[in-house]
Amino acid sequence: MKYDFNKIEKKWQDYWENNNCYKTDTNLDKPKLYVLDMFPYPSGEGIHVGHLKGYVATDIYSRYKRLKGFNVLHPMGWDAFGLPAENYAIKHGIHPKITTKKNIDNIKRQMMDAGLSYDWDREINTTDKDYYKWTQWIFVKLFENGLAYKKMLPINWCPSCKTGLANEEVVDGKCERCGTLTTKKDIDQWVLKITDYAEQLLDGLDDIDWPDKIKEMQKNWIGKSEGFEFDFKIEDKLVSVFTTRIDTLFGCTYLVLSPEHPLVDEINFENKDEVSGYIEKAKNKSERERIAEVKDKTGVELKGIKAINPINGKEVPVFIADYVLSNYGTGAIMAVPAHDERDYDFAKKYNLEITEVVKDDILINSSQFNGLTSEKAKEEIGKHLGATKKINYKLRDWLFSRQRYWGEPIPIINCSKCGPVVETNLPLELPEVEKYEPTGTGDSPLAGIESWVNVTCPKCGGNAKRETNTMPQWAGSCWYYFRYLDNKNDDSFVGKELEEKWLPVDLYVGGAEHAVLHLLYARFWHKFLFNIGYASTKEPFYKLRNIGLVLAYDGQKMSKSKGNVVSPDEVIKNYGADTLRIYEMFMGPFEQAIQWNEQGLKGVNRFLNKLWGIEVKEESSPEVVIYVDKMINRIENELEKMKFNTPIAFLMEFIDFVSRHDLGKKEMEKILIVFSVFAPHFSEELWERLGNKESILKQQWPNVNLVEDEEFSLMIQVNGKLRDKDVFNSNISKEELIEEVKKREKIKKWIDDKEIEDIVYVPKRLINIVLCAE
RNA sequence: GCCGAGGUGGCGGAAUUGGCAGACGCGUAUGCCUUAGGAGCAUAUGCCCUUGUGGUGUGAGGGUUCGACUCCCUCCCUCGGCACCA
Repeated sequence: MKYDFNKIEKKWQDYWENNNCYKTDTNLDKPKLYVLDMFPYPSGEGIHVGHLKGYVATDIYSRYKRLKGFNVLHPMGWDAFGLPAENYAIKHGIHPKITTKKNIDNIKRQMMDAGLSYDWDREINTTDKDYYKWTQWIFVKLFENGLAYKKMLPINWCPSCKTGLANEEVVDGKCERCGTLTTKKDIDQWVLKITDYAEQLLDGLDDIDWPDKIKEMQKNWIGKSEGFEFDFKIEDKLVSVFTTRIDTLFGCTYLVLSPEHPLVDEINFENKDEVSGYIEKAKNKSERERIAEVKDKTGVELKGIKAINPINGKEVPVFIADYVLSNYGTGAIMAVPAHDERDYDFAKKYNLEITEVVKDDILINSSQFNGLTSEKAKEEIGKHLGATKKINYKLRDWLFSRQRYWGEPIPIINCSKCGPVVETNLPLELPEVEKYEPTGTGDSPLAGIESWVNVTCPKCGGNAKRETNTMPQWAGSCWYYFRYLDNKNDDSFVGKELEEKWLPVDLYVGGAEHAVLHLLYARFWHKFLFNIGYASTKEPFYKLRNIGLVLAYDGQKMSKSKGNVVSPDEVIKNYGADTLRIYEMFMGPFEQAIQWNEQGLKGVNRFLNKLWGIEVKEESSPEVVIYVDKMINRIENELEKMKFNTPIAFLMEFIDFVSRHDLGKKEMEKILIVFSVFAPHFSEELWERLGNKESILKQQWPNVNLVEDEEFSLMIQVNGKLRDKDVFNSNISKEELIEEVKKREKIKKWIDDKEIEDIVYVPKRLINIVLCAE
């Protein structure tokens, strides 16, 4: 007996849409719950079953919470600026706006086909001028607060995308998008001072419920280290070094400067040619080569000069080596080969002195500091030298300009007299352009539109030029969760009251790949908006959960190029949306990566058909009444923990149970309300067939009556091994029970004539008779 | 190397947080039904043996406990992230 999912699903999707069933009134006087998916980039391929897995999970959670009486905000939108649409435009000459629109329509249809309960009135699109007006507005605020500045600096450059990239976008020396090896290039760039927020970004992690993995990744990325900064003397010059291990200063046997260190030009040494040769070579090394050479360190000594160790006046040789980075700390280090692996490798290679100064955490060979613990010695030596306490971060400022077309124009006018001046007339619209092709020169295609570029300076009225770089992909997603609250507001990026009522996002679900990209950037912008009074919470996303990948049938990641992508369209066509939804949840814990398996899909479909064909009587048998309430209670506990696989297993067990008992209308209705969060179309239909006029969405999560069981099943162990079990009446006393158990043939046999040492009794669960050891 | 997550049948995974290991699903086997089955239904299904009131079993080894997949120690392996950040 199969159900006609095609017909049913269409029927109810139309019903929900026509009756505005998923509209959220943000002003209702009910507890609020903001459940958010990471919004997708509207790609031409549409979404695959992997994306849908996350959307289904939040959909189930939202539906469950609505039934529990929460006012749930569950919106969706489009992160639509980005390279694929632009590359498509370059190839085919079709404006990204057009392809983007087409892709959005398609994905939106896919989402509706899957029965996702989004409030589409709140839909946003980062490429709408009414949206990016506010992205630009926030940029202006950053600029006005000194957090956006322009600087000529060597940046990561992707020769294929012909644009600069942020540190976070370079993975393994390669462009995060296209995999091309990046190079360095000097370009005048807009940079956001995320480093000013390093400490706040670190602190905030303590207050949010995020996976440890993501928190740790952000911590490592920010990379805080506390230490001291102080000077070594070389001739009449001072060289500042940073160290976290000032306690090992007596073990410093040489000094290393980075190849870019300015001091190299200021001091005289013998082997000038050799040194400049080395520096030149180091400069030309690609990111790749540097990474590959980690094991084999190179360097060159500055012959004829020495540095003086300030703690003991000892003369040590000075090296230039590219294992010391110019953009971290002071670009110079004291090398302690005995206590630093990198220094050790280098010292071994160049045959340098290695002096041990800490043993078992106690200082040795360190003159008056001998005998101190490392911890204490740091303090004492620091004080003795008058060294400055210093905190360094690995985090770098965020490179914010891109030399591409399809992004938010940076609302700045460059005036030769006044410098950068803010464009006040927002939105600054992205103009039409003839050629989308990036120029490769560091200008974006916008630079070619003279009428747009040449303007008068709003300050002095002189000739000025617009900024032609655009913002990166990540800009629009840094604040979109505000906009859903108030997406039609023309006066403000969000209404104050709504913002205060609805933030933070209670549950945020998406992939882990955004750990140090979107999730870090968005926290930065949010904290900035908090600091200038536009946000009322310190963090944007209170609870974060990551979806595990849906791997293809072959165990590999789904990708278009491998041809192993499963589209929800074909699954829905063959099995229906409810089967797809349930299968995606039943696969396993949703935070885990699991392989797609068509057989599993069939199993779920079989289950739905069984439930469809179940016979509903007038009255349930008493054990069914108890069973149903117990099960609903268990399902509720699992949903609270965001476990979606086990509730489905419970429902499958239930089918087996009622095949031996009578299921009445009342219990079936309870089950359907619960089941509607997983399979909304299916449940609406059966709900209606039971004679209900009002949509199942309007119902409440069933109240359950949990009764004490009259009987319980007891495990009987002897010496911790299960030897027997039986069912007893709940009223039985411990003493009676023990007497009863001892009399049992099976147990007597094991006790034999041995002496009983102890009897462990766990009420209503187990009895363990412990015998004396022989 | 460092950080994080994990290791349970042929496979995906359960286990009320220290109390019946393997729920549920897939697969497989046998049977029923069928003109037919890549449909449906029923039963069985961790491994071992001498088939029992048996032994053994959650990556390996040790420990705590009446009792350990669960807690502690040592080690191995897999996946994800970072990687010369002093």
